[in-house]
Amino acid sequence: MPRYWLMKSEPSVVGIDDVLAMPNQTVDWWGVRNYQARNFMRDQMAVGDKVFFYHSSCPEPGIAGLAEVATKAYPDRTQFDPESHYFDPKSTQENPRWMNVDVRITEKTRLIGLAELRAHPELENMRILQKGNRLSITPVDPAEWKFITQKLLK
DNA sequence: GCCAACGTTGGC
DNA sequence: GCCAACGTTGGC
Repeated sequence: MPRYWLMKSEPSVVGIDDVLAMPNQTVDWWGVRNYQARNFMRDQMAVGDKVFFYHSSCPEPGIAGLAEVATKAYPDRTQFDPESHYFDPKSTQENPRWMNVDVRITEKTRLIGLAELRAHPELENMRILQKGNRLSITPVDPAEWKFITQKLLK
């Protein structure tokens, strides 16, 4: 059984249209520097897991498309790049600290904004809707996935 | 730009 | 190992 996830990206950095323009509509999910989010990618994600592609820190935050996990986790390239904002001097090739998977967009959807998500009691437990939520990668309940893809997107 | 929430750091 | 200070996130 695939798992379900929500992954946040800032459209000013990498938005869904940017990914659609990439080869195979696939992007490496570089830049995660939170251990919990890293652990989800490293320990729990499997190829074929389903993903909500979420736009954050932008005028219209919300779910922008559907995607899937395309690779297992491997070392994040930006941790080794001294020019990168995400460079980590404590990380080595032998012992990398940060990992990421590749994510492939399967469908660009209409934007489902936060207000709409909040309007449905079926979704009230979603991590993204909780006060103080900051985690950039969160698990999604199968029932929540089903509700959004089968009810809101039809 | 504000600010609440929360993760990380580092002195002890 | 505690915890205060600090930095970051992200909606508004």
